[in-house]
Amino acid sequence: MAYRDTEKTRSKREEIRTRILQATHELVVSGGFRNTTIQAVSEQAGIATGTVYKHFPSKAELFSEVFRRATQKEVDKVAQAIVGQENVLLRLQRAIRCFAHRAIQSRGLAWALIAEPVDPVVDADRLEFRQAYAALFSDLIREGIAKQEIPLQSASVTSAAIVGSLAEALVGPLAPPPPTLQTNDRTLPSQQTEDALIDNIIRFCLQAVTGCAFIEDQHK
Amino acid sequence: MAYRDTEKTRSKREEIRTRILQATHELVVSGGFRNTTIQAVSEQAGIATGTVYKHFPSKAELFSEVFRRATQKEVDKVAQAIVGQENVLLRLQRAIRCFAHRAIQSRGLAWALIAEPVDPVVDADRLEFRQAYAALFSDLIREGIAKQEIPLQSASVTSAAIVGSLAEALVGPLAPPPPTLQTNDRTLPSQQTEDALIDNIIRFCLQAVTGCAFIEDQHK
DNA sequence: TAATAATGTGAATCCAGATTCATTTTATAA
DNA sequence: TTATAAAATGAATCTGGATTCACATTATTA
Repeated sequence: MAYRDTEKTRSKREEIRTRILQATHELVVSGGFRNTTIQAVSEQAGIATGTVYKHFPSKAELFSEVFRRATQKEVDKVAQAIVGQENVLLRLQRAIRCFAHRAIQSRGLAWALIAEPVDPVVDADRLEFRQAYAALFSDLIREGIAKQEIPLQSASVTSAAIVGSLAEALVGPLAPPPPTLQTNDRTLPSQQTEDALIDNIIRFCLQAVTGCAFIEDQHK
Repeated sequence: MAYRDTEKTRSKREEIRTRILQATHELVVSGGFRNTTIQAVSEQAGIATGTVYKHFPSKAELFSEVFRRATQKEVDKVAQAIVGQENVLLRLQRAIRCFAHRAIQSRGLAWALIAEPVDPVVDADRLEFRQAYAALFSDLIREGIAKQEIPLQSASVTSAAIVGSLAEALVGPLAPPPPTLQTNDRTLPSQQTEDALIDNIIRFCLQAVTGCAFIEDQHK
């Protein structure tokens, strides 16, 4: 008889699946979720529209997976920047710098992950995404409070506020390029260089947390 | 011959137009933009669907006007809270309290104005909305710097960060009730009372701006 | 090679709501 | 009244993109 799953079979299936995810990711990075149609995805991946549905039950599910993958990578990076034996403030600073740097490097992605209007399924993922960051920060803040490195405060409010300031200061000022990728002539607000912007954000957040800010100069 | 614009005519037209705006506003407050269909609007207003289009060129335009009206009211309130001869920090505190209080009072509206995924036309309005707040704050901060009441800093970054923290701390933790208004059992994070939450946010922002925070007790 | 069963294809279908428009109602001026 | 035109009506159309499905390809085992 015929056709049991074999290595070749599985690997090819995986490969197509991956190609769909990659194609979607690329389109999202350059044009956001809104402009990413199944037709465009299949074109980009070099397959037929129907094939997409042999690998993903719906557009929402596909988007959700793309979102979660991209998101997880970002959260991991920040989590990585946070670990260490140094004092809490330094680690907080490193985490914020990491977040900011990456957001600036890849604005299209940052916008899609943080600010772009998306459908409810993906929006639910985004909630988790922000909560993941907030959790990272609030753990760190609790640790800092316990070690008496920072004053007593509501870790949950502080961490939410930090996430909010990062999002707004980094993605808000950006001209949200939703429908057509418009002429991206408007660069950062008032010619701030990336480092200056990041330093400002760090000062804001550290001061908010402690009442004072010593910015370590450890760019990149 | 016949039918030149008269008082009665005009006032009736106005009245219907207003009724459409009100109906839309009510639906948005209770269910967000996404769930607000033209059909629902016309039902709520007690008119036919076609009539809506006699008063507004498209759904997007109608939504845009509703958004801008609601938004302007909020911005005005905050602007009002900001004026005065007192020191800058006190006025900043008052403005933040005003924003926060109103957002908490009317969560549905706050969510629709600040966080709900909306179509591009309305999203453009939202950008202006946030910029209006940011402009309010950044003027105040520049004033404070000039008067040496607060340290030198980037007013634009600080104000964007303030707007971001407010939005995230007030609307983010909220269970975004997008598709169906789900059982809103999850109240504020960890049973914080409104005042406690607001005080936390104010401390965060004032400290971020100055390095210290004296919270005036002038609730409401 | 033949039989079997996934997988790939892409044109045709579906769908939810926005939008239209032929018809009816309401108001105005003579 | 009557002729005229704006406004209201809501069933019928339109639309853009997701989703389906009958058919073609490609692997797999015997």
